[in-house]
Amino acid sequence: MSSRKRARVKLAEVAEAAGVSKMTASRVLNNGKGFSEETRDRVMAEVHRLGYMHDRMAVAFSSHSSSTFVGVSIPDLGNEVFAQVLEGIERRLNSSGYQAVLCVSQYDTASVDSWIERVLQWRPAGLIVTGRNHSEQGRKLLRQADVPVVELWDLNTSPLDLSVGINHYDSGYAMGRFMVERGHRTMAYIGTHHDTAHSAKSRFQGWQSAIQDGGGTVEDTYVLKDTPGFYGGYYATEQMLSRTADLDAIYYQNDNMAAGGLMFAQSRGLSVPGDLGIAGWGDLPISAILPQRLTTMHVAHLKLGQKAADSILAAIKGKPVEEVTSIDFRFVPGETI
Amino acid sequence: MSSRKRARVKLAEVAEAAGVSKMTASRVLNNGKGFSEETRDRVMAEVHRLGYMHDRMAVAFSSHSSSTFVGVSIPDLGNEVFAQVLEGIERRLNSSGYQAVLCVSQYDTASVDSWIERVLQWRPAGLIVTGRNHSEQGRKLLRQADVPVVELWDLNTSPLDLSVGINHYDSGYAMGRFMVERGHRTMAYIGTHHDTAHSAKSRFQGWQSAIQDGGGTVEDTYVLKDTPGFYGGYYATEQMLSRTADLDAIYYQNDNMAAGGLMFAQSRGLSVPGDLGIAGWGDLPISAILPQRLTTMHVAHLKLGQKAADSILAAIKGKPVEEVTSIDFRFVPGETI
DNA sequence: TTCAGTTGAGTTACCGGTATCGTTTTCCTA
DNA sequence: TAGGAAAACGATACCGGTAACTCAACTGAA
Repeated sequence: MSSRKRARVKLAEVAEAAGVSKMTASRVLNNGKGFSEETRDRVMAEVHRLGYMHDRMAVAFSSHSSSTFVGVSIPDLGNEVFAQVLEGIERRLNSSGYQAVLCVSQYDTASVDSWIERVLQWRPAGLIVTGRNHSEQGRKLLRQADVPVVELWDLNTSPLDLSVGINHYDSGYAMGRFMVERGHRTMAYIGTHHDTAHSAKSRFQGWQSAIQDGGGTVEDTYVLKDTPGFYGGYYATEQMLSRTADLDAIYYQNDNMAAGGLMFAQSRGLSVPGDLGIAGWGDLPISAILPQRLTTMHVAHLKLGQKAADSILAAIKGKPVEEVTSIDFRFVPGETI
Repeated sequence: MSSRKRARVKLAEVAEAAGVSKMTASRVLNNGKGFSEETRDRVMAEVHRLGYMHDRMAVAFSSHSSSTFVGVSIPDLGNEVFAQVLEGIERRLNSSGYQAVLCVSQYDTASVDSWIERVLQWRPAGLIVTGRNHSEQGRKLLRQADVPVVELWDLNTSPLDLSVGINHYDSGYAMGRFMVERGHRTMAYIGTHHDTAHSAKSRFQGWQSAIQDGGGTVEDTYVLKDTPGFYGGYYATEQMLSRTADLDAIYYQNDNMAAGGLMFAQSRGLSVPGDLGIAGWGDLPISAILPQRLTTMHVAHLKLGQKAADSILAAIKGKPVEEVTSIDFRFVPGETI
């Protein structure tokens, strides 16, 4: 590492070099009014010559304004659903001149809390947090902070501030009804940590209600303590089929788990949906290459992220915002139910 | 939104309430020395009672120190490889009290440049950028900034500052040699935008050299303008097999594309590796559920991210750091070559 | 010619902490 | 008990910009 230590060029130096006051230089940089063409050119010339860099820290401090940071907390990047949502958020924020400050919480509430506390100390312009079940501590911090907050992912009809999400219960219910309509009766569910993945649990509950309403039964559930991925689906299916006989169909937390189930079924020569029906959620990329088109629920993850960013940006700029933005899902019939 | 507008409690108020000077209160908050037990308790009591929040913006400004932000630029979150790397980075940074400020560049150099410029204005503690081929503008900014920089992903033996990465060329060469050794001769490559995905190109070049050194030929390459995913691999394989006859084996940019190829082969009743050999890269989660174990190269993506974070943290704290950290890959023989 | 309005630019105070140095008090030892 | 070191705390200046105000010069209409 070289030890370049020349101090940052400051506005006062630029101003002096250009033969004007700091204030005039500041006005030029902020594209305000109150200076002549000629002065502007002189100042800008010095800005470039000296390599002046605007010190946003000083600005935020001096003008008592907030930063251009937006805190974004998501539970897990190994889950591609959230990776997509994050990408949607980041694109929008970035193109509006804001920066995403990331927290990957691993579904750990305490770690979200401490992150919220730390990030608030930096006067963020806004916060986007995944989930709606905050700790008491987190809720208090969010309320205290005079900052727009978007609760993402789970639709919350009485949000802390703003909410952008999906009605997971309804999407689960819709899938459950379809499965019953197609003649399945003895069902099971495969997913991951219910205690923290609140949205997946909502889907499960909606699905379960639909099964019961339709006269079916939920014979078994398998809940892994892991990220909802391919191998988890494969493994849990194996376990489940060996312990519970005569299952008609399995509902998975997402398409990746369902793909695992489908590949397991294939490896055992089970016909789908004849011997076993399989339903996923999310319409994830994997479903495009499976031997059969997966029965699933399409969700525009990228769009969801973008909508969340739109909401927070509007709130930051003081524009009117819908408190609650519901993102649609679309049923994909597929061939596995 | 409620219009709670009570001003933030400031240190001076806490100090007054506790009957001490600002300075003493500051000392207490920073766990320094120079105050009694009793004073500490009085101050802390007021901190909690008034809900004081430390204004890091003012601190960074006043003490002329940098922030706790580390800029992290990655090309694409749809590519789960980078999602994993990012998660590794974030975990380490977060547990050390630093925050990741994200940029998803979509492989667009200009957008990285403008992000670098903006994020530098916030006095970041360090920067982690993916890739080693920066624009002239970007290089200049990075050099000018008196901030540690890690170039991630592509190993760079003469880095701008620090480098943490993989020797992609070697990993491609190793795979190429294996393919030749197993008797494949007529080969093809499937990947995505070569112009910008520098690392994938390095793998391709290493692989190509190995093929040529071993007496094989590279008959065809198919380069998609898309993120390297399942369907891209499926589609490109279909296209390639219809335009180029008698291929022995295909080398894919990563496992997800290879999985697409494998599923296509299965759908056409081709035997693998008898009719067509398939090799991937990355040992991604999908390979765990495929009908055959994929021949691939294992890379510890999470660890790579963590190492990058470790390097930048050491540099931030002025500790000695290896300029270049090479992350190993491990060959996975699999059953598809 | 006069005077109000506009334009270009400078002056001053301040944002909320911390570094630095100075002062007082406490405590220990000769 | 004096004296000096250490501990506890306070006063002041400053970090690098901008808000708000002031002021001079110029413009144009009465």
